[in-house]
Amino acid sequence: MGVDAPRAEFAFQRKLSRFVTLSVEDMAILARLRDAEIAISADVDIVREGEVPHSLFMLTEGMAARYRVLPDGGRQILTFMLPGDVCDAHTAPRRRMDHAIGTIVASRVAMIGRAQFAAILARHPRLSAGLQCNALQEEAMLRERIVSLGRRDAHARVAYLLCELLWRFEAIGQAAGRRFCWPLTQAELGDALGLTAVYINRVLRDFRHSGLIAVQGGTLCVLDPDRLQRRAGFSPDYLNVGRTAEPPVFWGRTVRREAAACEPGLPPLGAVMGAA
Amino acid sequence: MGVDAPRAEFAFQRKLSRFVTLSVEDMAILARLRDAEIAISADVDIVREGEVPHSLFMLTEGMAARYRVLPDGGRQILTFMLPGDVCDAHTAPRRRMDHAIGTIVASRVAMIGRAQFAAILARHPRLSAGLQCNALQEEAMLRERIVSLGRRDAHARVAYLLCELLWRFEAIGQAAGRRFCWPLTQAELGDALGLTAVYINRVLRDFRHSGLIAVQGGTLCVLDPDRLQRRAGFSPDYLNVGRTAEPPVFWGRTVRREAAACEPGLPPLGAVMGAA
DNA sequence: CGCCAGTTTGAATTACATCAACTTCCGTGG
DNA sequence: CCACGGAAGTTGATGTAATTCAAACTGGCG
Repeated sequence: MGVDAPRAEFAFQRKLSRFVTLSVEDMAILARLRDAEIAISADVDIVREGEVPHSLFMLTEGMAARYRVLPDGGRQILTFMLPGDVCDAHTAPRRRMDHAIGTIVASRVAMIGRAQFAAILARHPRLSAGLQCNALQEEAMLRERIVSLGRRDAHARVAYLLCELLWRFEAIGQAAGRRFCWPLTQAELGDALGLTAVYINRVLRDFRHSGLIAVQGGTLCVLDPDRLQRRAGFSPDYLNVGRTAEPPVFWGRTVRREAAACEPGLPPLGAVMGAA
Repeated sequence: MGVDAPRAEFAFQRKLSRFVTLSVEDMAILARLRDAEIAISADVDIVREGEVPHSLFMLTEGMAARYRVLPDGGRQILTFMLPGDVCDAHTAPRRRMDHAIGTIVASRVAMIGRAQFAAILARHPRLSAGLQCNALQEEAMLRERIVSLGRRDAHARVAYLLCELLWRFEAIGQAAGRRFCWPLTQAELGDALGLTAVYINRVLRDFRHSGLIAVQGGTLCVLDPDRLQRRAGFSPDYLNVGRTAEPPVFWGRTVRREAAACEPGLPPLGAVMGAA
């Protein structure tokens, strides 16, 4: 069960590090979350709609999706979950889920008790601050999705999603060479973008033929990020990312200043996406 | 300036009352928020995109919309703001807005300093809990919008928005007789639902002709809520509404039990929408 | 091998957009 | 009082992006 080799920084740590400066202790606490990790195979629901989740989950490896099934059998994927994403930190306990979360590929999930989670947040303001930033970013992504579905055509929607994924994989250090894990079926893509699988297929073909992307064996490589961004109308600015200049005010409590110190070290945000 | 007559329960109080039981003191605190109220005429931005808001706003009368303008000049309305909605309680301070907020009709807005707001939350756990519930509900509405734009056709989208608005106006006690304030132009509706004004027009005509709704002089009346709901695939369950059975855990702090006591008084949720 | 899930391509269909009148409404001013 | 102007609502004709249906092709796997 335990992790035998001392793992390198894992996704969640990396992600939070973009928002706040984590101490060695913070890092250790996060690392310990992985102790209660379990493996889940592909196409399995982690949480079902209507259920009242009794604990929190964090995806540590693989990919999952939040989705809703409509009366007519159709399905809408709300967001894709990547390693380091927490299932429902923002859902109050004792509340029924209004959507399900299911794996897309075989994944690993760390289970975190609510009490334990609350205790960690209470004692570690930096982590708390980081998580708040993270929640804000997730909400920004929801808004972006609305813009996509409402006002972008099929090509721009796909392009945008690709940009978003690349950007998110970069944030967790899993997009070396603009190449990232690509386990999505075209049907799943369609369900996320409000399009049909066949049309997704044609859009992807166009992108391949025009040299924007290359797909092979479960990985996607973005060949021309600039052109892809332009096609998408993507700007990393819209995804709330930067460190907050001032520590956020929480529900009733201000977090210490140190949590949000500015620090070099990480490359400027969107460095890969932005560069020529 | 000042409110001369002792106002009845106002929108914000009513809304929070659906989530938590407010004490007389809580009510008084909320009422005092209206002291710093200002009037804003129609089609004016309260907050602009890119701006860093220095204080919070609460809409007390009228209607507003969060929106984004795209490079091609198109506009996407993310959500409509009704009386009692708070502008950006969930946006961390010192963070640039990724969307604008503008009035739709002449409105009134109460300005709340961040420090003052934080102080209130810190000292009044019930209000804090209510606001958290409110934030969850807003996020649920964002998800619903995604489902609408992704998987519903034009008729269902419009029907759904009407259901949502009726439901929200009920929650603030402003939908007597299933009749509510309707200042939206068809262009604005289109911008919210990813459709064109002309098509919105045709959909509304269909709804009027089939006896679902009636519009006259700035108010809309839902004649047949059942049929409208069916057309929309709407279920009030999806909008997180019920009181939490247990007090929510906040970022690091648990709120006292009393805040979430169950209380009769308000009609069962969705009573109007659900009844035959 | 044969099977199944996913991908790919084609042709017909449709739900919506676009363009362009024309109307209705309302405020404003002569 | 009616004339005017502008903004929103309404309707028709036409265009198109994306759906739908259908069939062939691919690759992994028992």
